[in-house]
Amino acid sequence: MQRPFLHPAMEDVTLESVLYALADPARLAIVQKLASEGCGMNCSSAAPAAMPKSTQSHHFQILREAGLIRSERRGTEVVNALRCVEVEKRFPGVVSAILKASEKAKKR
Amino acid sequence: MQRPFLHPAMEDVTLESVLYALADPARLAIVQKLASEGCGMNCSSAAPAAMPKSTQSHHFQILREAGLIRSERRGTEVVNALRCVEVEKRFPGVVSAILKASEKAKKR
DNA sequence: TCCGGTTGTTCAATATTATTGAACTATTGA
DNA sequence: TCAATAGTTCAATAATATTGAACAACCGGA
Repeated sequence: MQRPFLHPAMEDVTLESVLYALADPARLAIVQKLASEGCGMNCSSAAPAAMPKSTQSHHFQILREAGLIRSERRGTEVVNALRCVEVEKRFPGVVSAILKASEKAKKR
Repeated sequence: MQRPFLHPAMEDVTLESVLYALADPARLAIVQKLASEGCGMNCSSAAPAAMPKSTQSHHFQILREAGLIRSERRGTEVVNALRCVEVEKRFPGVVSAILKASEKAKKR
């Protein structure tokens, strides 16, 4: 049996861990993709193309432990979804402003 | 002669560099302090107590290069100030939301 | 039920970054 | 000119990140 995913309670999530998670370009891109799709996605689809699987796995773990995503095993794959509402309630405006800015930046 | 400080034009500042700069606890604390004072502060005052000078210097450089602060030599010291208005215009809501959240977090 | 394909994890080696002591520069005030 | 103050630079070391390789779990089909 594989280790189950651990999701921190939102009250235990720190601003620092959230910023740390989002400060990495690859992870920001993952979060952006998850936000743009609106629904859950598996790791390979959400991660930037050509990223090694072990690196993907690592980044998703960081995002999970930062409280930004929720991951669930579905057969061979893992479905990841943003914890938008919860995060927004805990740190109002933070992630939404970052996503908005990053969307705008992409279009430049 | 010492190298002059280089401040990026705000249009060249990237969201990633801003997030990277703010993701470090020491740097976030510096930015918080600068924000709370409202006016410029020298490095030693704005940095967390007991931080080695070489480390301070490094962190201020990161903040400067990320476009978050402006530094100016005044005699033997360097006066640092947030580039609030400019940053807010470039990435609306981002830094302000982070500072608000970090203020709240401190009070817990 | 066994096998091959798919998806992701883990571990350990390597590569990249961060931290810091020590030596140094620049400025000021006595 | 000298000592004190404030910060910078550099190089060594410490801490993190990345990734290949081996592995585990699950699925669908023969």
